[in-house]
Amino acid sequence: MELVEERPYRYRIERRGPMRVPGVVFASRDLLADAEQSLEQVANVATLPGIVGASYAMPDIHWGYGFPIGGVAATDLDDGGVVSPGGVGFDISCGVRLLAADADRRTVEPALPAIMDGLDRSIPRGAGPGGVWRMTGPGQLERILRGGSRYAVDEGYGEQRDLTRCEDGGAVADADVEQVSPRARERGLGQVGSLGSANHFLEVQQVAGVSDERVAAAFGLSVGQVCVMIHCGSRGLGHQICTDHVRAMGDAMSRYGITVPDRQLACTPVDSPQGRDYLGAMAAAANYGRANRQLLSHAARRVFEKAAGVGLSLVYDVSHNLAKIETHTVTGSRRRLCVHRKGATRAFPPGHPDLPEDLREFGQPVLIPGTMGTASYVLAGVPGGDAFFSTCHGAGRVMSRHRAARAVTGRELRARLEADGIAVRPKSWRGLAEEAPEAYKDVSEVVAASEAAGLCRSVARLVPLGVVKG
DNA sequence: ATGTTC
Repeated sequence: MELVEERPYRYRIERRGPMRVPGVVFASRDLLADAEQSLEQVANVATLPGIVGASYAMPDIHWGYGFPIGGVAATDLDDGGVVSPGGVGFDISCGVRLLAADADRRTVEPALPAIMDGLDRSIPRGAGPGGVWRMTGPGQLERILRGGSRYAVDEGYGEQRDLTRCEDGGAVADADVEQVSPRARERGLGQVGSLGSANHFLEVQQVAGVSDERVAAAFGLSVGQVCVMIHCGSRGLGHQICTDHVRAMGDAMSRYGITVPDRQLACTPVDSPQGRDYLGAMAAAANYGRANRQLLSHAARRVFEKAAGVGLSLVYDVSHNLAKIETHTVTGSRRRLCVHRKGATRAFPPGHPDLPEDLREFGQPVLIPGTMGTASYVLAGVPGGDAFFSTCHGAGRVMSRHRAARAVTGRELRARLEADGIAVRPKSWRGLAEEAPEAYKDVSEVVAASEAAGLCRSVARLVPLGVVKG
């Protein structure tokens, strides 16, 4: 795949064959070392009906289902633009939430073992069922699917302020519960308030460094401060919704005269029954994901309160796997677009009307979960942000799960992390080994490339004190 | 990511 360097950290894949737009990849040559297959996916996405601007990829691009992970594609609703479940991925509304403690590391440190043991007991995780919330009636799941974090807060699992600091105020309005199949509901029923497995985690962190004092202060972050980061998604429910709707769209696509170079790019117009059905189901999964993170926050708050008398306030909650209907200026005119972000984080610029009032002048907080045992980052949206105001979402794997598990045992890894002063509470040794830091790219390189490409600005760097994993 | 292959 030939890349034309337009400027440092910005490469173009020229239009050819059925591509409707070029590809644009924000990265360094180093980060693209093994990206051949995923660059092919960037080119494939450029063929989608109604795509505007370019098929974009973030510095943490890697191979995904149909779309690359780290892909951003926007389609024009008024020009036959399509929606594709592959542009969101299986873990619909996977995202990150950051809570800031009203205490610094020195204050919290004596209570840290008790906090970690408390989290170990109260954070459900790993594959399969289990969640902090036991459903009390048949209508409760539907209320979660419609109300997201808002419903969890209304039921007493949080505070009103949590909602103003959550993307979309805690709930997407247009969830269509009817489009969530019985099987998806069944899978989701017993998993509300659970981390899941693989790269999902809950970490106790401390702010190790601040690169923008003014913005960090506005976000409520200062050096030494203790934080809790939660990275999880919509579990089996989102996975089942993706499966169901990829199938439905694959069957219907030919009726709209759409052909795609990869069947995993199944799509139909946003303004079609299948497109509307998917977006309605996807919104329900988005709300499930937010409620999931809200309930885990509540569980973490109880542990911190009991073990250390420390409170946690929400900095922000943002998803990196979602398609959203947004209005953007494209070649001078305002257009309604369906913006797919798959392993890419929305990063609204300072002054954007959808940001919480008290953060508006600083840009949207962007939360980047790092690899276990390494750093995580807080970034902010910048003016003129390319790729429809999007940036990276994390590190990205370089080693298969199998290879990682052969390279190190879970017990060895825990010993190594604990020697570095990081407490580890795994549910499975195998799962821990698969998440070894050496199996991932260096997240700091990804963040540096994103900033250098003009997609965001760096605000703070966080390092783990304790890791809770599936 | 995922009751890790309907």
